[in-house]
Amino acid sequence: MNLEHAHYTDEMEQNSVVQSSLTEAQVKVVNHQHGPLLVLAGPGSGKTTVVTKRIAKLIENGVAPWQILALTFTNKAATEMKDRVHAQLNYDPQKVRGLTVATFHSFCARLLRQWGDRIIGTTSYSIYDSADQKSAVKEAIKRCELNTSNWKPASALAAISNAKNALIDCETFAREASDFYARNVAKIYTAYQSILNENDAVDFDDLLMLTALLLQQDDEVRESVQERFQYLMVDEYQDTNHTQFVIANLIAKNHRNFCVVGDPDQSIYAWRGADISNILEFEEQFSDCAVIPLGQNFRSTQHIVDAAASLISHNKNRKEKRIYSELEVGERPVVKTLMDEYEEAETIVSEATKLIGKGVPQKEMAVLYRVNALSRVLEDAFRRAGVPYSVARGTAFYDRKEVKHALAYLTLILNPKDNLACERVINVPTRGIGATSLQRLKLYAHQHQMSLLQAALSVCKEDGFSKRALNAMVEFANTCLKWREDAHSEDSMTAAASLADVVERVVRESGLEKLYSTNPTEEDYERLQNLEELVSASTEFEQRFMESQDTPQTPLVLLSEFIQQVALVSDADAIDPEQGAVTLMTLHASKGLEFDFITIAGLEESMLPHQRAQFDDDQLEEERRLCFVGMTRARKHLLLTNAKRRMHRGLTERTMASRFLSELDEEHVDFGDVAVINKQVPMPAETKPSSEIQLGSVVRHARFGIGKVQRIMRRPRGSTVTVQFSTTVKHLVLEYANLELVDEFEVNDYTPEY
DNA sequence: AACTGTAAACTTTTT
DNA sequence: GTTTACAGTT
Repeated sequence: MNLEHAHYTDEMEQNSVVQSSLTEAQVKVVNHQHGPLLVLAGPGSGKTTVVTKRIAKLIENGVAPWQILALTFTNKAATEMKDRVHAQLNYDPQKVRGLTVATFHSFCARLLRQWGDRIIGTTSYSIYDSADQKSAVKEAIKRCELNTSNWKPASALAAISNAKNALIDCETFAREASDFYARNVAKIYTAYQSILNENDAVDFDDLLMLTALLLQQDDEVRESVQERFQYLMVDEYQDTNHTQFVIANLIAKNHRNFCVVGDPDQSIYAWRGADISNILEFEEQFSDCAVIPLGQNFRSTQHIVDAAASLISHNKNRKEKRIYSELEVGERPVVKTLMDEYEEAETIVSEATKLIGKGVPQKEMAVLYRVNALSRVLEDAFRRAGVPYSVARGTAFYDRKEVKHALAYLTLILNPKDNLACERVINVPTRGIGATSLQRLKLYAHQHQMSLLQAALSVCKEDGFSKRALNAMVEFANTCLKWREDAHSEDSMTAAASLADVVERVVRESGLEKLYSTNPTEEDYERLQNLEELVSASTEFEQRFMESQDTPQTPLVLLSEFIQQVALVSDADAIDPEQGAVTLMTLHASKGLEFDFITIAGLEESMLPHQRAQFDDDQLEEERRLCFVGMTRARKHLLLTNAKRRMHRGLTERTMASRFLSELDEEHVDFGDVAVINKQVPMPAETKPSSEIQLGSVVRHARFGIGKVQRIMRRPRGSTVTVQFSTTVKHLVLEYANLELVDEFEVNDYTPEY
């Protein structure tokens, strides 16, 4: 497992060779060493080169490396930046000692490992992933005695996450909640926090929020952090949220050596709380700051840059900014319209094959899409054609059942109060502690204010447990505690020698290994291999961690770092160019990367722009930026595809070409034989088809297919229609039926599969 | 207590 | 089309 691999180093070298001499603007950035600095870096503007040169120069000018903090968005970006600073300094270990390059989240996690007792109450906290969050919020809703059908975990969680991203803790939220909805969310939020608290756990957003609060409230911590990090740099600043802004500001506000780098046109995370005003208002926040725009693109050929520029110019809410390329004119981006997703996938694979034949390496190719669901058909096509591919799904490995179980055991070693982890594995492999026993145990633990693991040791027959369950619980708890003791132990006879020892031991002694190795099915065998892979991942982690440390660490510290790192992997981190495979990933995951050949698939209305963003101007502009980001990943070849029909939730639906295609400047794009792409903006929000439905209209329903409207009952609210479908007649409520108006002639030229 | 099969809910995007 | 939740069976 390459969790944190150095990526694209050879392209980067290549890039810096091309750019052996810096432009005037780039030189300005490198030479700006003190005071606030805003770098507006367009795509492919050599941002990473410039930023790493700037850091290297700071160090060569006598700034101690440990005084520099650079914050990035993904682990991958952090690793790459660190490697390139190392390279700039000729890999002299003395010159990079203590240099901190990290993601916001991992930086905060580390800070809380040090100071967490002042705000969480412990430094050995668990980090809850989205599955853990979901079960915690479910429990919270239950505790609030709210109706679970009205209060969906996902929406409550979204509200809580938004609050945390805006640095609103549950007390503040409760104080400010005015309406019914907000008051209930406040209740859930408060209950959710106390659940996390009971488990000594934090979620992703807490890592940021608690760090911000800690820096605000605790003078000693703030001063120590301010003192240490005299130089701060934040990458992808357009995608930071308010809480991150507060953290950065608290660190930098005295010395003001604060450099931010970003591009408002590449802001694609507003949906998760990113606040674009952070970058737009930086100049006002720091009135004496230098602003340096980097507009020249050194990555892509001219047609690609110009086509992308023509697309982004359609955003109204935007600061005009010229981007241009002085590389060769190059090929025009190609648009291809295919019949369905299968033909689309085949076309993409055959274009890739063609380019492979021309000598373009597979690792220089990527296929981008809006939603993960699109990967399946593409994967099938690549597999059938025998073209190696890899899907950027960093978390996929750690989401596997067996891996999650092993990790839960390991988490329990670090944090015996983590009841969620305990609950996950107390009966895996099955040891006779069923649903009833577990319920009883939870009740007991709750009544006696103790953790599940503690409770498992103190319950007895009188509490209503069977002898079998009782024995199993005691054995389970003792095993967990023994692991913990041994990992702690200073005694070299019993102490685990390494992290991998601990992991291996847990896999063996938990019974997971036995579970999958006694007369294994094919699936069991695969699970066993995954467990082995986890052991080797821990070995690999250990080696890399030791290299970066001066002093040896105890297995427990290593384990803690390992589990923390696992919790914070992202999809983009899984991209491993060494494998020589075509990369498949979401548009979001492609941020910051570059490839010779890029395909963006599924350029259709309701796909890109996505359905849920279609009717909101701000969200629509974010979709356009997302498309812009995708296009500007390409160095030399860019293919844009759409399918005339696509399967969605098991039903084949007709699609419309994305409006973004019609926004591309024809001069720079090859529309091939489909030059007749609908140039008009399709289906503006006002003319939703359902508002035009009348007697005799032909409509499509997601489930029942195509039908004819026979009767309409117009009411101010809840108009009903009677529709004759091919097999049935249905009475539907207009507002909820989601009927799509179909032109009759379209029905004829289109033969649906149902 | 553990397993097996069927119904329903569902998908943006992620640290 | 896929995953999860729940009910029913041994």
